[in-house]
Amino acid sequence: MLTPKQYKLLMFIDNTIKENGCCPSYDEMKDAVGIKSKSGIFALIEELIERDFIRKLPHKARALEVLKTPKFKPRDIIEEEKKIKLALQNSSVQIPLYGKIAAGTPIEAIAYENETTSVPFDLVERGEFYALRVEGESMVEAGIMDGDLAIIKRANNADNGQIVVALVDDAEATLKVWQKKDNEIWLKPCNKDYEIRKLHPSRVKVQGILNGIIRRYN
Amino acid sequence: MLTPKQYKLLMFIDNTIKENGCCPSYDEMKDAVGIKSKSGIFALIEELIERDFIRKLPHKARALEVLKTPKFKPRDIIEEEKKIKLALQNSSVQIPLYGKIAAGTPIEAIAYENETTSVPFDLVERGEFYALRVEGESMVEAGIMDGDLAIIKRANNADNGQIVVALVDDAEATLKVWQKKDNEIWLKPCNKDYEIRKLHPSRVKVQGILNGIIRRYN
DNA sequence: TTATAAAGAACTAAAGTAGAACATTTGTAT
DNA sequence: ATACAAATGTTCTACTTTAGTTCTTTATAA
Repeated sequence: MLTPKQYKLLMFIDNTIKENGCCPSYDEMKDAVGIKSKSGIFALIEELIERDFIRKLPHKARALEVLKTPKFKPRDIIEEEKKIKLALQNSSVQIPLYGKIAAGTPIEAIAYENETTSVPFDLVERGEFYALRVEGESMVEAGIMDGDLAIIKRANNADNGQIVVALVDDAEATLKVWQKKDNEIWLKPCNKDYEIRKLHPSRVKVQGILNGIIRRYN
Repeated sequence: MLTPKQYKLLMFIDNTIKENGCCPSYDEMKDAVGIKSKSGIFALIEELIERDFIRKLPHKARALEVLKTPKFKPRDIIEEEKKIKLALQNSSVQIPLYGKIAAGTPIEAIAYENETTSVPFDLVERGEFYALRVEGESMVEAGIMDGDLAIIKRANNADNGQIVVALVDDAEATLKVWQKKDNEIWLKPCNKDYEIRKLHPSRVKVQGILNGIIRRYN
């Protein structure tokens, strides 16, 4: 509807009239709006007139009239929206806790376990998430320890280098680094003592991508 | 009626006008809606005009006017709002986020930084907590990586083997394993490349005990 | 492939800036 | 009232920046 300068000028005029009772001159306006020539004010006012925000008596001094100002949202609505924004940034949500990963059971098989866990909201913004308890040492060099809670985003495929929940032979779910090489899928652990598994793509399915880790001490 | 992008754009325009009084530019819109080119905004606006949701003065800057907003919302917007509702219900615990650990600055010195972060309830049940961003590799073998968020419980002393925030010489805060040996305090890193620091008890103060780790991928 | 959508670059129009000159109105002194 | 000065509004030109439009290229999906 209005450009920032137009808006600023309109509000200045409106304010001045309401406060002082009389309309500011072009020179006063140019100082208030922060431009150095009256001609600019003239142009702005022409624009405002064209859009029916003000009216003027031509060639008369200080003869502007504000017809309308842009309508504002009630303050409490703005407050409400700020609250929601904050809540989105800072809240936690419940996501299902399915069970343990690297335990030899596909995730679907344990999906009935109806536990949930709460995680900060910004960890799980878009998409469907679930949590798994990490079991074993195969990812320790990536800072993923036995007992950690892995936050997983449901997905069917992954990019090379991402840490994924991979289901092998529809029987065994495991957390590994995903690497697609020609006609093989490599599931790479992050631990010198474990070996890379190289599998035919038909044997491996992505069930999710690692999105976060939560660990608890005591 | 409207596609999600169209709806999002329409609401953004409506909001901006109501909040700022002036219409956003195409560049501002493209950032808000999340597309990378103004031409996309142009197309969306043409669509919205065709459907009589907005009006524009062609070739004028910031000259859009919202005529109406839709009664029905696209499905994924509804999903989004459900998430918001859920997030509001699950409002979680706010704890202060002080800054970086192992950066050579005592925690009190950076306590004025008024950021907060949210953590799941069960991570911070009893006591006073704060969060620190981990910097450096000195604890990688304990699965604590550079960039992790460390949840710290405020405390003045610790048991052997606990990971603590230790303040050395009132000058340097660091995250290490705490070990009291006779008349010495050992601050043990969890990384072969780092050495154990052995200090006289008068030089070391416990500022908190590590209670949890939160890591985010992407 | 083909069709479609998004991104990007190039182009055009409008908005803003500045200074000066000019016109009109208003106030003041004669 | 008349003349003049001061204040204020208007017009013009030149230029810079910002914004809207159009077109081409690049991804993406069917």
